[in-house]
Amino acid sequence: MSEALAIREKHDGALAERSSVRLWLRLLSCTMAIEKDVQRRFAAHGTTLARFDLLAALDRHPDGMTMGALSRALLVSNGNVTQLVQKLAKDALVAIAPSPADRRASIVRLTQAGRADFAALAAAHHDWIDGLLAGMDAPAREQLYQALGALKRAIAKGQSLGS
Amino acid sequence: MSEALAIREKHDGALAERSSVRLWLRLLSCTMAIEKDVQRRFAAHGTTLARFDLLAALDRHPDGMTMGALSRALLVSNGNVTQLVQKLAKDALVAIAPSPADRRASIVRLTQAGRADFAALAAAHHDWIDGLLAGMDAPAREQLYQALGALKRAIAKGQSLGS
DNA sequence: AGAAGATATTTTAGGCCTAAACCATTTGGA
DNA sequence: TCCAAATGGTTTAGGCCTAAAATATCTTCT
Repeated sequence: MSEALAIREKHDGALAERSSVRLWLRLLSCTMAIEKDVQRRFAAHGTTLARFDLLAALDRHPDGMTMGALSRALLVSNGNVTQLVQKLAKDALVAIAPSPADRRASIVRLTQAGRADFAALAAAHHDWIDGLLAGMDAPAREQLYQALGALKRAIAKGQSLGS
Repeated sequence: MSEALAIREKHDGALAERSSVRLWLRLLSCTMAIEKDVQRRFAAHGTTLARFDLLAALDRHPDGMTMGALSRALLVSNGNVTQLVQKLAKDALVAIAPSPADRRASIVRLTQAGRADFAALAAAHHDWIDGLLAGMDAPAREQLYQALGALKRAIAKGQSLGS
């Protein structure tokens, strides 16, 4: 409860006049709504989105990844990867091996259990997202996808300029 | 560095086949990119997005808000509001008064300093968002806004069904 | 009035995340 | 060769956030 059913936009009132701010607030509220829902479902399975993301990255790299590669792939800090990997290793979902080439680096791989775990979660995750977006028909989804593509390009342009 | 310039989508490879998942990942990556940028800028001003959101809510309610009202307005947990408000109170940006009507409740208001602080931050925030979205022209922004409206409705429908 | 339930809030334990300081190893010159 | 800079990781301190338990105070029903 108290988890509002309707997706409300923060700052809905006063300051949302400028179109870019209004757009940003709507983007944020939609994303948060979906993300919280997904988080809740992962929690019900005893895991989290961050752990899932890490397993997903490893699943795509059967030869393993270094900590740094994980950090770059997941767009999170190095220290964060250290934390997550250590906990996943404790749960025996990933294995950490020293890199033969570089004694500073270690290579993280999925274990058998990790691979199985991920496969099950990935299937469920698909279904959750499909369910959440079921209210949009395919053309509407495609249109949003394209519009986000434009945003993505705009952001890249804006960021390269810095500020 | 290492903060990728191009906005990459997590899971870009394997599992992003289904259109709804692909859409979700793009939505998430765009939102995160903007949010991290905004967070960084707030940090440079010695504050955070969460604090700003709280001040913004209070700015729109000159008579003050209870903790519970803040929690609902910001879509965050009650305990989180407690934390934020206590820190903002320590910084003298908000004041906490007992509710005359209900001795359980307290009423949080902006102080003069809080109001001034917020006004300055809000102006800066506007400009940051405007800058970030400058790469999109007005029609493109409007189109994305509308497409997100469809998503918003779809989510609301989906959530009311539960799962 | 008195007890049972509903509300408003805080506390606790824990997960995610970051920046900055720090250590170890590798690399690229002078 | 040898050292300075770069690179790979971990640690530390701290901020955000949540769910669940605990408190205190209404409210409501009998």
